[in-house]
Amino acid sequence: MLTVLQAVADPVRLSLLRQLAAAEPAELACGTFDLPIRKSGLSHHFTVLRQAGLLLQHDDGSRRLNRLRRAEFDEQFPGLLDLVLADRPLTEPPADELPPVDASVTGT
Amino acid sequence: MLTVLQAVADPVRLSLLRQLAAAEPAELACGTFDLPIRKSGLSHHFTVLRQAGLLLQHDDGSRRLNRLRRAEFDEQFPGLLDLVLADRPLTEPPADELPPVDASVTGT
DNA sequence: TAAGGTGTACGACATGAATCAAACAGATCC
DNA sequence: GGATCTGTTTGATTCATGTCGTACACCTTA
Repeated sequence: MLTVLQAVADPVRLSLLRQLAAAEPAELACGTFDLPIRKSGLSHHFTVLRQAGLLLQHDDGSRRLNRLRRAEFDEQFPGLLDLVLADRPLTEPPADELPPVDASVTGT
Repeated sequence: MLTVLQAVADPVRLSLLRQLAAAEPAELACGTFDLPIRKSGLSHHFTVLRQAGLLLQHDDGSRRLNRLRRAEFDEQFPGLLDLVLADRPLTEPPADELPPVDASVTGT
């Protein structure tokens, strides 16, 4: 649970998941992702996602293909994948201030 | 989005959210949480959650009461709160190995 | 066999995050 | 006013993690 949340709470891995989902049902080789990091870093992120149970890998010749574990994902964490895949505005929460917050009466 | 995921992907904050949800509709003062960290650390976590838009705070005398922003939470990230609040087994993903994984034929 | 391509393993580094301790500010109460 | 309670702020420390570079292993193709 925590593992999954932590796995998902990273911009690179978020992008990986989205590209994987967009390519479904096709499987993507590790080298086919469009990301600004090196191969070794990418490999690390794949390991994290795999250990979190979010994707499966299997070898195809010299390449390694990746596939989302969508079924398990949806079963164990219903709604989370859709959330992750939806590109929501990354900046909505305007609730940064604390002093001016008082809803004891207004109830807002 | 990333902000929210990162805010939620922490054991202490996860616990805070759960305790807040369990106490609803009552509001909890910062000092009423059962957690193995100091006040200053707790204050930090509250700031993170608040900035992520996940809770509201308002002062009540010398105390500061906290309340889940459940409505906004559910609206912007449907399902996520329920996921977070459900105490799932924190260790299910047995997919740590990569070499033995080959589903090209079996389709498992 | 040799060469090229694909991905991993390992070591090193930098950055960010969580934590604590101590000091501080406000509010309440005696 | 003085003491106490509650929570924040600041600085320092520790720790985790994301990144890179290099070297390595495996497969494929010529």
